[in-house]
Amino acid sequence: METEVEVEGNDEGKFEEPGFGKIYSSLSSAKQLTDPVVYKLVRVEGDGRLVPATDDEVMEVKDLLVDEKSEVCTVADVGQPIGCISNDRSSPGMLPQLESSEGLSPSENTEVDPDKLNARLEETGPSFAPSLIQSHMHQSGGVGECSNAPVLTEGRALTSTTVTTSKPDFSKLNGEICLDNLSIKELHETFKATFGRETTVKDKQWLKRRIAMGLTNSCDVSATTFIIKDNKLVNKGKEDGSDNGDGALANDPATGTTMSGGQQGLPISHGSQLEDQVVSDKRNRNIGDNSGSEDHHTEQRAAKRVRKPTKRYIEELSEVESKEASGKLRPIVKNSLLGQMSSNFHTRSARNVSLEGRTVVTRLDSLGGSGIQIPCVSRVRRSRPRKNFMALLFLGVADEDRQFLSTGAVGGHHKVLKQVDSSGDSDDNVVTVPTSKGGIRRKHHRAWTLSEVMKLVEGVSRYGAGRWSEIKRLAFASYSYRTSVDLKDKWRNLLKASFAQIPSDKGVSSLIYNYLHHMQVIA
DNA sequence: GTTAGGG
DNA sequence: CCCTAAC
Repeated sequence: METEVEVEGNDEGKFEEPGFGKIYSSLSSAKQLTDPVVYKLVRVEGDGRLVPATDDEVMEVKDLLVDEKSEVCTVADVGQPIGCISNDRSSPGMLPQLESSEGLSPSENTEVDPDKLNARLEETGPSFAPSLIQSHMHQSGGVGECSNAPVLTEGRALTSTTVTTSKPDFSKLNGEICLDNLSIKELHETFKATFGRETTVKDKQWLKRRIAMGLTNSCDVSATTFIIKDNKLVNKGKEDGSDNGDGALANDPATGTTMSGGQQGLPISHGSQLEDQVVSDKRNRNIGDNSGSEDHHTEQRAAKRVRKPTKRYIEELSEVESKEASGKLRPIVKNSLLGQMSSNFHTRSARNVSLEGRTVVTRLDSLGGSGIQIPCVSRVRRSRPRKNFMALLFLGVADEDRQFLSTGAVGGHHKVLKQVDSSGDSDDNVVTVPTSKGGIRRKHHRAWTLSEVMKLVEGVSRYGAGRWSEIKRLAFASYSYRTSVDLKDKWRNLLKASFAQIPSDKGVSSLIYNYLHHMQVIA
């Protein structure tokens, strides 16, 4: 079976704008999760010609597709491979207006719906600052650096093309590995051992991150020291102080009760909770032999038992990502924290509490690393979680992910990745009931979700309180059921709640207060 | 059409 | 959320 994610021109075979071509996919035939997805990527020259992207470019874009909730769009910079990255962690306040360089809405232009790509990298730090995108791309995928990277040339499975080493060789990984101390060459070897293929990327940071992700099979790149024993990751150190900054979490993941002040830029993963599960999966795949390894799995699982992400968690995460991904990029804001805050929220735990006599499921999310935890009401889950991070990282999307994808186009090409699941937040079937006065009123209240609140707060911080229609239009475009009045009302309630019980360290109000204060939307 | 504020 | 006055 072959699944292709192709990058091609439009019907005329040309793009109007130079840059990376659109990403199309024909995810029509992948039957199994293991089916590889082949990406074909072209770069669009200034004259509209399509030039095959170098392997590293391709890989970079692929990574962006999978890792980042990114969008690759055409940009008017001749011959320059640039990813237009809509990264909700760094975009607000960090990315300038890249969004509408071609009059094509990125969401239309690039139908890779990254929202449902649960697994993603925590790409924090400067590498995705706008001015650095280019260098980042060049650095890691510069033209002329291409080699035999085993990716996508002829639309064949990448495992069967020019790969020189098709299987990871974990035997080369043994003992303690401190990525920080490795040279580029050693990193390359480690990379090869981890992923079974070579790379020419010379970006140490990139390599370290990639390897870290590969080893943990998560997007957790916080660790750079790993201990490999018998082809298994038995331990990973957390010694990388430079990345973590001062961000030592005072938060006990098991209780999720503590708050910490500053973990901005902390490249934590959402996937850490998945780690246990996916590591096993990865071993299965990478060792290439499923037999006889079950025992190790269970051992390992017992050694480090991590709670699997709740359905609630997954749903919320994907929702936030989807909404924020569709949001506009914000111009520079006063504090760079904003962007990171709104984007970096991590679930610490979930627990049930009784609030105002009503039981709600609170996810004690650390909002944007502010450590502020906000409760939110449980809802039904609307999408299935993505199971395996690494499968996506290098194999692309397959199987169950296809439920999020539609192959809407005719012919074999120009099919676009699209979110099929239109239920959930985008369902506008608001039940209304006629009122006595002849008017109508909505029948059901719709609980505000964490992500909605965050979006509202961010909208206020961006456009200012009172500009509700603006916020509605720009930040809540996809929330058809939220009117500007709703936003206003919610904001009023938030303020009321936040001041109801000023910083007393107890109660939800202080949490809201702290959050709003942190977002600099209240004094 | 929006916004602010009371219900 | 609704309603309405006041932009």
